[in-house]
Amino acid sequence: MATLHAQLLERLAAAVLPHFPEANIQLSPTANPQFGDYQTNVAMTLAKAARRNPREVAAGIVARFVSDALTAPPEIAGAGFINFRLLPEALHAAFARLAVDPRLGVNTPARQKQYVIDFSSPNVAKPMHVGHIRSTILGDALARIAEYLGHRVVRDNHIGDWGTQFGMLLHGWKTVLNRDALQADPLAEMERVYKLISAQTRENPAVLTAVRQELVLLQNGDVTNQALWQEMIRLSQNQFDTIYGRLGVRFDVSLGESFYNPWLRDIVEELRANGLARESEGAICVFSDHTLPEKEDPFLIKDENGWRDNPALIQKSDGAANYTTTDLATLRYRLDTWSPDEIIYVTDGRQQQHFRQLFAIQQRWKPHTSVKLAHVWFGSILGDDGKPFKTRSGETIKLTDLLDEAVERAGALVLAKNPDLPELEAREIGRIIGLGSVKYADLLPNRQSDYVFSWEKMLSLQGNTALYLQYSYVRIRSIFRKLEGTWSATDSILPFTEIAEINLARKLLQFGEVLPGILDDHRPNLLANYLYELASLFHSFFEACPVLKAGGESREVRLRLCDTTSRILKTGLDLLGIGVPEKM
RNA sequence: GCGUUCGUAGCUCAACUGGAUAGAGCGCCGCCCUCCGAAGGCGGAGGUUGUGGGUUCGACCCCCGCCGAACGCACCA
Repeated sequence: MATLHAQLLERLAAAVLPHFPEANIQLSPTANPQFGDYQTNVAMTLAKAARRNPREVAAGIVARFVSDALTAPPEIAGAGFINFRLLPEALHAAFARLAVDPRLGVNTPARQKQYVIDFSSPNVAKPMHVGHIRSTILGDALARIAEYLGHRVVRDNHIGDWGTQFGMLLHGWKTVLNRDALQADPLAEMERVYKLISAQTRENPAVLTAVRQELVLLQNGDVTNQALWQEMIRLSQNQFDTIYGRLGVRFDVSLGESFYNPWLRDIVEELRANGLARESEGAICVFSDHTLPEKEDPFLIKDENGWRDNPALIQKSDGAANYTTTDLATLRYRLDTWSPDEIIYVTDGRQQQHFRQLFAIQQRWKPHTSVKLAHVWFGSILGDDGKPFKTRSGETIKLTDLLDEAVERAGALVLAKNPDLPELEAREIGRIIGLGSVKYADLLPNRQSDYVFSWEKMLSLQGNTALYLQYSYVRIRSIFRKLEGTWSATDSILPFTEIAEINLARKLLQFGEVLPGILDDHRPNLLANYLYELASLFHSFFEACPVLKAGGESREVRLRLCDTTSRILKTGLDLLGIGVPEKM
């Protein structure tokens, strides 16, 4: 079923393209209802290119436009906008179709794509903290949206299970480990050990030597160290799985960095053989090939003497590989295994240069591989005071504690509002809205903004929060509980009588229109915005239009509006990884 | 110093990527439960979008210069 937007766009294209084959036609919902339902600025952009009067161009388009029972004749306004007003009959018919559409107006894609989404990526032996929540929740939401749109998705957790920190951990494990503490909270104890040894290495060169020896032993396959390392991974994975279980996040593969170790040497050799990489100061590096403008070249950097090299290291002077090498091996593995159309990396913004270099190396290495590589980055975490949230200071808030607190606060609130509710039920509702609040607060801001962490904001249950959306859903469910007998929508066409009904219906019809763009731009916050606006329009409708007490066709129309709203709210929240209770 | 990302209401953030009168939440001031859930709704105050230029029918958005912030700038990931 074509959306109203798609139908309108088709008619518009028929009026524009014969005269302007190169036109890039954009049709967007109007911000202000006084201008109708949809608008296009195509006449103005065309007029600019052709040096013609925009209103004349618009007049020509309008004259050729065949509205065909969909809209009133389009109107030209302002500098050359063309505004379209849907005919009530068209809106009624579109809504009647939507009300019985199990896909909620979301079309299956012209071509099904394969995505690989790399997100969360915690480190072994470190507790997950608030910093991990953005990657985890953003990645999960993108994966859910892609799947709902009909694409295939591989969710890949690239776990940090390799690197120099294991020298410290192994030395600490053998010298300062507290077994009881390890049993009680493995990650907390491993973190303590790591910090302790890290401090010791700075003061005592002998410790540094010991740490290096442990690392060499591990890398050379020493049985004892390998076993301890495996144990650290196992203990860490247990706690990761607990958190993912609570968050409702799942992965298709969890391949740690160590998985790619066998290929690292080959990668370096291949890049050297291709002439992509060469030795410099003992390290193996990729330098600029000077095919890009200097400003866009990730392998160049400007200083007071002009442009100089900013190479990507793929092998350190001590012969060891680094993260660029691992990422290249990972990239190759993913391409070979899944042949993805797009790989999405969800990490914080500090890695922008790294990914720019990585993507550029891939482009030079395999120029004929048509994969889209996207670095979906997000801002860093700030404390309440607006200063950077330092992990070293020991003030990191652990993710587990955050979730506990959110669920506890929400549960207390539910009980306060509904003293008669059985405690078990109140706790379950608290779990749903507590976790939902944390996720929603995290998804709502533009992901590139810095993240100001605050309990107040994160756990606020008023205003634009998950709870507001969940409350809309609960209100609707309450109506259907009171409705006697079963009810289901039919596709008969019925009229709207109130402006609140029309506003709500128009918003509902936009669900299928906005979703694909949200995936393309990797911006789940736009879905959060959409759902908030939908809930807001529903609340207005709810105040203005009695449902069960309405008679005849009005009652049927309003039941359909309620039902469709609840389905889109539930589905939309699910795409953000947020659940809905039936009561609260 | 150079690069990246930013600077929007008292605070926290949006703004469909160049479109019409810059919108929400929190906080503040008023109203609305004899009516489907008031965890809600309706209304009000609050803005020279850091600043100075430029580009054009039109700029929070693009270009240039300042001021300020965070992050990054080859052997950590």
